[in-house]
Amino acid sequence: MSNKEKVDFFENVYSVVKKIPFGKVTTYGAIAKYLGSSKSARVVGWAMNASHLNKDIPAHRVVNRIGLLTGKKHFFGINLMRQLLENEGLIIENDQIKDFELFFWDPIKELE
DNA sequence: TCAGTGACTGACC
DNA sequence: GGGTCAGCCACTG
Repeated sequence: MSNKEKVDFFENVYSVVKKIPFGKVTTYGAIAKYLGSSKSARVVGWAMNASHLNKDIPAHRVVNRIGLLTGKKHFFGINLMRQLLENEGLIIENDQIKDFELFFWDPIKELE
């Protein structure tokens, strides 16, 4: 079977996430769409889950489509994800990024 | 092999 | 305008 392709998908996710510039964020759906299947947003989330072991992945810069920090509970500290984002100049209000669109970084447009 | 689950999303009511 | 539902794909038991 072709495990390689699956791994490849994960690697693609990682490489995109790594390219998210400081102070910017993106969504699972945007990454999934950039990789060819916008339906695979959940798989992107799974990739983030697997990225736990990979500290080079700024998983805190990936949120759902409304800027909600749904993945914060997967961080060691509940406030860690928020703290990291605030450290990059973002404003977190009620576990949600304030003015999310202003900080939204679209790999489809930016990487094209 | 089958069924359940999830860091999602879009559509529908 | 918010709550719910159903697809979506990969992983696990």
